[in-house]
Amino acid sequence: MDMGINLKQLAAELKLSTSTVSRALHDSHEISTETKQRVREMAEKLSYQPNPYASSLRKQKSKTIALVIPEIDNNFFTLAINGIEEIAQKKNYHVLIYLTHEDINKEIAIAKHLLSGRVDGILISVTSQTAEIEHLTTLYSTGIPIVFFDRICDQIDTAKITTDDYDSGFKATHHLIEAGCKNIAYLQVSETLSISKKRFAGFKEALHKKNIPLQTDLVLTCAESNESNYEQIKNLLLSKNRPDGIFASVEKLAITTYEVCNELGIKIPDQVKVISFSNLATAPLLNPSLSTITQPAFDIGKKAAEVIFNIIEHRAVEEAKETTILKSTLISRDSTK
Amino acid sequence: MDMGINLKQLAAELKLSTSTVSRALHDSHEISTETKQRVREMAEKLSYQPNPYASSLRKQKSKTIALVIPEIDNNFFTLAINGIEEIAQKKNYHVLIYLTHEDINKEIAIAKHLLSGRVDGILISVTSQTAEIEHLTTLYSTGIPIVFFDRICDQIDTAKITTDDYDSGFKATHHLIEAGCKNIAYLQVSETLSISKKRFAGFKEALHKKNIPLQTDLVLTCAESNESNYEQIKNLLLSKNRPDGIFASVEKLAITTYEVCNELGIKIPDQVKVISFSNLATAPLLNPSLSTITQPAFDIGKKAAEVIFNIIEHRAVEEAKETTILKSTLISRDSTK
DNA sequence: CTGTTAGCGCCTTCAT
DNA sequence: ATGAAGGCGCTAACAG
Repeated sequence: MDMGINLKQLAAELKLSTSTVSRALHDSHEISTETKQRVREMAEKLSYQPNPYASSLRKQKSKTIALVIPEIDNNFFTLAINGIEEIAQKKNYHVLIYLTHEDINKEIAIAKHLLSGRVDGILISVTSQTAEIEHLTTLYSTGIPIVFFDRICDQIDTAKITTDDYDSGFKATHHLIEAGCKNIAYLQVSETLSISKKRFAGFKEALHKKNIPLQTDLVLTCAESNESNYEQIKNLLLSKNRPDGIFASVEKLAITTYEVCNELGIKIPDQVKVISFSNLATAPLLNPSLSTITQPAFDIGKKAAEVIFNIIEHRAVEEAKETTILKSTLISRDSTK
Repeated sequence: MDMGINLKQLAAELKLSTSTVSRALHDSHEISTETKQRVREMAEKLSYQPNPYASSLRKQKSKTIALVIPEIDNNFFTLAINGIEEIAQKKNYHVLIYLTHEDINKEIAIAKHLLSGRVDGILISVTSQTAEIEHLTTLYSTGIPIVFFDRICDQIDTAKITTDDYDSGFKATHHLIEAGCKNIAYLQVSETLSISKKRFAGFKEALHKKNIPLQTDLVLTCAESNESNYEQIKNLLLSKNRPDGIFASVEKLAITTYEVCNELGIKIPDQVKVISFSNLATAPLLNPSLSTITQPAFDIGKKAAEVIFNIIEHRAVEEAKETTILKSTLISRDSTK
């Protein structure tokens, strides 16, 4: 690590003290313009790069944030990272990425590690298993800035950035009802997740408004492997009470649904209508008969990053203790046909 | 940053010296079992976390690698990150992620920064613009381990992990020829990129073997915006010499091609056959008439990570100065119809 | 088996 | 406007 030149050597080269050089490099006002010039030129010439670890140790800040997400092969997170990275690069911050793979134990291990002060702030979207949140409250209580995005933790009093999940759930369900569905199935990956609860609440409300009873046997919680999800959905479609509409509350379950329909020869949307939450950039390649709720993933990422840097740099904690809700978009492809 | 307890305080609590505590925590053989036990319990109780920056400064190693990629909304990189992260987590390394957005200047800036010694090793896939590579040779000459994956730099003598691009290009072209194509167009994003050159070489060889002349007006280099790519492909499909087969050498151009065909009402594969390099996890959602070359993205990521950690930890430089080539898979969906 | 000491490279008060 | 000195928290060489 670090084969380059250090401050002391640079100072020696210039016949100056390390403090003068350090100040010159930081553009301190108490250094003459000519000295600054000389220092900068030599630094450039020797391609001096300050040791970030020495600097972090001294200043007690690392210019680094942690990004903790459940999965990456999911277009929502991919787009969010793009937004986060854009802001981080602009602000000269570094981004450490941690994947929990929807595993609460990994999340706990990461949270524990983050107690070390490796980062100045944390951007997190919790796992679908996260019910106990002691690891997060502990982390939060150390004073490190945390911003939740998408999959938030309502109990922790910090900034949160989400989609309008209740409204999206309502809109999606309404869309299916308008399309003539009576027997609507609801697919989710968790019962505890913030987004699941809100989307489901919107779903129930939309049914209620139209006096359609909620059928609990049509509500599927698919938390296991892709294989078992596949089986569960297959059983659903083969059951005597086969749904005429399916609300896939996450992208992954929409894909599985499509695969099952493919295998069973069930035509979408002729035999069953499907609406899904999805942020696939490849929308045009999708079967045009799948309607979609698209989240503003990129903007959520950008916003989350902006908020965390604001908290870190301006201690804007209080004003940040609010939830920012960005609107989703419903793309109806049924009507296109 | 770092509100927790430090070594000194922990040592004071235990009435031991910091060195003893440090050694106990590192499971040194010269510490009695009982002391280790005592230390570990107290550390756990006070949830002591060593300051990573102090440790990195002292040990001159950071247990951190940099991952530098051109874009993230591309399934190849998404899957590769998954593989990289899996190995990094297993090895207790941290991953800093940097996106170049296909911008050579960003790549240069990042390379320059990495001179600082922030990371112990670098995993990089270069931009489509990377022709001058001084920034990379400079970086490499400092002695920091670098592993190229997918988009490699042939001129730099270090480990490289790629797909069998020449062979894939050959296979893909052969597939189109077998399907009856005579007028095959080739779409690429760069002429300098390692993968482009190799895929194109395979393309040419496949044509040559069947005595099909290469038509230069059917070779499109789309390096600009999505909009201009769209126009270029549209012009190609409207030209008098309209291709009956299209080789989309990257995922993005396949998607654009599909969009253009959609707009022009050109049926795939009836009017034009398309084969693309793509790693979309949502293959079943794709139009079944698009054939695909799928790369072992996850395995490439894993392998790249394994190699870099091997170099870092065992100075296995020489043996690592080789190119690992993993095989791609051709998924033919034309025949499925 | 345990303690003392000396830095890693940087920033920053304090002195000049 | 510049320099000297101390310490961020940790590890490792050197003592005992």
